[in-house]
Amino acid sequence: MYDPQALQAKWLPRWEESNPFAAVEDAADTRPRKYMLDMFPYPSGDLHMGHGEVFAIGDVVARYWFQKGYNVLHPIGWDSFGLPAENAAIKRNAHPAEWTYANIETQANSFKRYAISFDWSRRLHTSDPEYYHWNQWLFTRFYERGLAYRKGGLVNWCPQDQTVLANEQVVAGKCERCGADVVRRELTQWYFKITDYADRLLDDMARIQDGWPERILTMQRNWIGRSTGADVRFEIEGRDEPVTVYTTRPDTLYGATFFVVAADAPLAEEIVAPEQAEALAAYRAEVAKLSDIERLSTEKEKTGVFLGIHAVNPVSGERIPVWAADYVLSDYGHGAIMAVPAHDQRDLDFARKFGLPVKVVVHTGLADPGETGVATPGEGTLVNSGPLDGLTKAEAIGKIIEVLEERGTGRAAVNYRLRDWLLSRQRFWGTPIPIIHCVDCGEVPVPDDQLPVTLPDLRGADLKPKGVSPLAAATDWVNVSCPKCGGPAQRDTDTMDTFVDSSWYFLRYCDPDYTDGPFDVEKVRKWGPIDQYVGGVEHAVLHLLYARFFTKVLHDMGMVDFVEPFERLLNQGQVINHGKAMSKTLGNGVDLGQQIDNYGVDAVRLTMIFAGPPEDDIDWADVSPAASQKFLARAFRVMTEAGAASAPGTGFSGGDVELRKVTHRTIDEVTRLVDGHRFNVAVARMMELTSAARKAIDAGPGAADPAVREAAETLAVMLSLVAPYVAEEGWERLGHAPSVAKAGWPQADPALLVQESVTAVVQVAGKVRDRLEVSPDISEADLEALALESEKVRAYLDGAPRKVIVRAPKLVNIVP
RNA sequence: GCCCCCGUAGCCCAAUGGCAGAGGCAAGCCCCUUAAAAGGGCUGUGGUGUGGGUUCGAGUCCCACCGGGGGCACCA
Repeated sequence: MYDPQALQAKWLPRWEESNPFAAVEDAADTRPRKYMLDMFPYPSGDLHMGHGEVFAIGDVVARYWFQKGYNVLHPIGWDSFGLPAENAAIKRNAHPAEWTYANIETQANSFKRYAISFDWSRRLHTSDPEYYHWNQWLFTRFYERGLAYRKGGLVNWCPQDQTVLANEQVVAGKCERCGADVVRRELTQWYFKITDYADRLLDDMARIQDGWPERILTMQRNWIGRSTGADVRFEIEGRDEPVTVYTTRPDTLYGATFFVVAADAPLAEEIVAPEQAEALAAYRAEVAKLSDIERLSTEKEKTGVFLGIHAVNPVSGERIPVWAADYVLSDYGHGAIMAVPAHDQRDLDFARKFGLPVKVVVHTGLADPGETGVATPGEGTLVNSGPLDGLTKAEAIGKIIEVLEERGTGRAAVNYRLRDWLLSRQRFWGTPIPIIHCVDCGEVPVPDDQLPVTLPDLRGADLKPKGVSPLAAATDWVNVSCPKCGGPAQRDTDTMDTFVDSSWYFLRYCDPDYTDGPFDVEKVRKWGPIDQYVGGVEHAVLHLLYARFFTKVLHDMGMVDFVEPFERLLNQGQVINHGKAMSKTLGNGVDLGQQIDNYGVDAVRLTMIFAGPPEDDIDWADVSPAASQKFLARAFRVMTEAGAASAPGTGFSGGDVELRKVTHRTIDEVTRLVDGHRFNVAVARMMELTSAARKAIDAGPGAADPAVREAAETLAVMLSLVAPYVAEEGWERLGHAPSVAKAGWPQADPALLVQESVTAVVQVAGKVRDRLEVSPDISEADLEALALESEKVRAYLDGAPRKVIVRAPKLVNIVP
């Protein structure tokens, strides 16, 4: 009788005794190493169905590598800083740590029951001072290298969470975490200079092209948004310094009929003519009222205000009016543009709204944009452009850059959509920024020997968001003496974005108790980079971009010898229910613990794996854990009956050849399928092997045949990747000592893979007319001859065929 | 609006350009059983969203369209 709960009760305590999946650091261990990593969980209560899927998938890979004899590092930890803990603490008048660490314990126990092959000795929590110490250490190193800096400017502010956000954390104008509408605020904040690494983040994608899903790379490419063009300097009448604009279409310079400055840029206020100052102020006030969503809407009518002054086209000498508008962004390029309405739709919309001239400078063969209202941004021949006339777009771009450089009024330029990573947060449950502000010395990093700067003991109402960090209220903590001059000074009261924590945690797993630095450089050299990373697609431009950035900086610091942290990435799908994401409001949630109680760990894991390709969503309404349980019971009976009928250790060579062939074909296929991450198909093959063994027991050579034992043992080992409990019990019933997880991956015997005969299909004009049993190594000529002799085939032929295509040994197609 | 991915049986899903069906769910039938459950077995006419094309041969490659999902979307 297959009783999953009894198997769990039996085996879980035994596995817990020995940390069986510990990675081996011993230098004498020469086995090749593999590093398998699942994105670490946030401890928001117990594990849910999504965890159930991602960790089941990752565990197939890890357990497969264990079976193959690799020295495998498969660690687990918790991403345990973050807002939910803080909100829970406010609600319960408690400390965020209480909620956090209680949830971590719950999840850890659930992971153990779920039988994921972690090395439990490497567990880490990012909210431990022993961990965030090194966030601070790394911050200081970044600061020293000019990669962490503070600046004022417009930032994204989430009114719900009462903190600023990085650009990556604003999705369609809403807070990525809570969904509130994000507003813009003028604030001084800390940034990481990720833009310095924009080119490398783009160019190094070539190294991981084959291991990452294409769409993630595309999303990162779009996010970084590299474009090439030129910087062009325009004189502004009445201003000493020229103003530079960035354009991707310098070839259209002669078509610039007006000039636009971002309404919120300081430049607009500076250059506005006195008689237009009031109009500008009114316009700016109006723009400031708009939410990001409204401002970014492409449907929105163009708005703007004339600044009462003119700019001078550096090549044509033409005077063009200067406007301020909100369709020009202050933080991209130089916050100002030359407007070429004929060849840019946005400029054209603006020109038509305000009656500005439209001048065609690229002849594209399309109707005049000034009349149609449709800009012509495509290829063409330059006209009305002095020295550029007659050139193609590409030629003109090259030529005009030459001209601009000669005259000293411009040059080729590259621009990025990527902005620096805003890392400070006005919240409590995170890593304090290790900076002290001194009136005399300015920003002073906390000396390394005074790290970590630990969080003060705040709880409950102290943590209520009030727009500034709760740390500011802890005056005893804030007021310190300056490390440089000893004078009175204050600690920085912001904490770090929790994405800092997750940007390097995979390095610390190599030695989570290391005290001489964030990670043991030597051990990372041995384990890194990660061979397989598994996690959700939601981190495409968040965690995955930041971790790549950190790795490159650490590489430049000489601390890691690779430039990409994750060689292969697998994005699992979501677990949904009845076509929709599970949610409280829909009431369609499925509880992982409940599923396990009902069907057992093995059946739940098997259901996750068998449902479909790992990157596809699983609709829980479409799959059947009960059926999985049934299959496991079937497999269990085969293992039990084989175990009872024969003893381990006897040779298989005398066993039933037909069953042996099935077994070895299964080994061959499952090996390839697991290598290719085709786990659902691999399970189907295991099901077939189970059926073949069942048949052999009931209606073939019987349970005592060595081939039955071979099939059952093979099944136990393969099943251990997905259903560790039943595999372990089956292995024991087959007379082996635990653990099946280390039994070793079976090898297919090539002699048993060859077929004595195969069925060759003979087609006439593409239709199957006969089948021939032939040797698998039949020659093309022999097969063709055989096919042409066939009576069935000849019935469809009159005279000699026009053409015969032979694909020995499987197919002949005769064209009459 | 632009870009990417996916449409195979009632459902989930297989199928190096070569017989459309491996596996599972559901359904139906049979065996076992006093009966039921459990167990064992059997049953696949949808021609691969639609229309073209390439090819001896297309689910697979190309084009267009339809449907679903995702990404980007005033970034000059």
